[in-house]
Amino acid sequence: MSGHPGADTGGALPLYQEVKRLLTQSLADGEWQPGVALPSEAKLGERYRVSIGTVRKAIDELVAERILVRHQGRGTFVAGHSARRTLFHFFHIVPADGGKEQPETELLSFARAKADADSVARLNLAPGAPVFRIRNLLRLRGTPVVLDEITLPAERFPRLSEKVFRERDSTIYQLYQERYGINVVRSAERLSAALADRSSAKLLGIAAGSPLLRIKRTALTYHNVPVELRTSLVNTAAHEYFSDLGKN
Amino acid sequence: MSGHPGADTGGALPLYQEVKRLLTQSLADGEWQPGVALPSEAKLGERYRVSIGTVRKAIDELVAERILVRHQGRGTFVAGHSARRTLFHFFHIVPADGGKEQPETELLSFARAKADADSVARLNLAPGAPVFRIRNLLRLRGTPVVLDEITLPAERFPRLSEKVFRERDSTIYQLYQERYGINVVRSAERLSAALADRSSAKLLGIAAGSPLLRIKRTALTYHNVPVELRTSLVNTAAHEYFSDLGKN
DNA sequence: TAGTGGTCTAGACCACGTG
DNA sequence: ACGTGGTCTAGACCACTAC
Repeated sequence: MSGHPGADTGGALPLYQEVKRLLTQSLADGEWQPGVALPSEAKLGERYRVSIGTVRKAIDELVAERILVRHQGRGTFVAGHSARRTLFHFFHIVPADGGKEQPETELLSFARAKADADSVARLNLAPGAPVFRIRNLLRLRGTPVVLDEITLPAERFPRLSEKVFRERDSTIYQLYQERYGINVVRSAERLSAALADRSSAKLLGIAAGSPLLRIKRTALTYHNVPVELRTSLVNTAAHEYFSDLGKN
Repeated sequence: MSGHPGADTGGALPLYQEVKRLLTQSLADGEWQPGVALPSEAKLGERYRVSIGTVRKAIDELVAERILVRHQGRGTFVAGHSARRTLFHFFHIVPADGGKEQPETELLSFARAKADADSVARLNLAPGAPVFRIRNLLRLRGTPVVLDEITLPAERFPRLSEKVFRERDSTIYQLYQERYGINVVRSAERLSAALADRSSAKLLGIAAGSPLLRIKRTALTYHNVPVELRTSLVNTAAHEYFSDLGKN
């Protein structure tokens, strides 16, 4: 044997996949917090007893999934939730003509409730598990455009209160991250069309019966664990949902 | 100098990016047709005078963009438009409960027209350029669900006729590919909500004023050149738009 | 058996960021 | 000057496919 290229294939999984798994596990365990640098590639190679090339291939995939960010000359960092990141990767509503803008959020209501059947299924909860139900109104350039209803499993958000939620000085995902150590890394969305009921119409400043875009989002953390449900109603009279993502 | 690692950096662009560009150009020029194998990585390395590793890195990106497909032991192939590929990568409507199904297409109308302002802008056409305007009704399990209006630049589809379009025995993107050598490699979509007008409602078998999901798609070929516009109206009473894509 | 892509290693040099 | 990631090369062996 010359190095040990191709050694130990009995494990079935490619080495770099195993390294990726170990890295993801350390991330999920909070060993490296968002915003801080991981050990250098050389160090990681020593730690896992693999060559730098193998570490790089593992990191390549985590970078492609936007879980890590590389900065030449500085290091490799855990992706954190800046306002910018939320805007670019999780907020898909844009003016029909112009470019992206930061929305302003107004808290409408905050309540405890029991999970309904849909929440139970999508959040892997026990029937009747306690959840938080939060409603927000989002404005773009002062105009109300989006009505959000957020469902959170109470178990994962201990001592969350309306006061905490209202007085946060950051985005919602930053709150999850900083206060609960929950890092939302991707989301899955399903869209449909609906008609505005009276109360939604009033909040959005439109006529009841107007067409609305309904977005059902599941937000996921490491290992694709769901941590938040969100149903958005969007007035698309002057805005659109942008299914960007480079790749089809 | 030992090999020529890092040689010739005057060109500013990384070597593998240059190789990627050359590969994409050959694809756009039709040197390799969809479905056929490219030369082996070793051959490509000789052709471009780079190491196999550099070729692999270029191909890696084209594979990530779903432009090429690798098959271990067989070779690297140009992605072609099977019915399956269209279904998985370009058709995003799924039953609210179940999994993906192949839609059946019914041609409603086929006409020549002059490009409107929107088409001119999105297809980079000259004002008043001739286009084809095609309308289709798509059914899922026999139920009409989607109403499509397709706009094609006539220049790129010479001698296209209703007969050709109607008598194709494949998907629409396969027709573009086989008859016109146009390979749609990705699409960009913008979604909004609308109300069904009388004629749409009739075709979809719903009441006028029902909410519909409107999808405006631009289909692109190599080098991000737009080749087709498509506006879809979707009855989302029992179906949803799935914004999949793995990565957020 | 031969050829292809897939994995893994090792090491050189470049470009960038910080002190 | 030093450490980091970025690029590029070279070569070994594995896994799969076709003949």
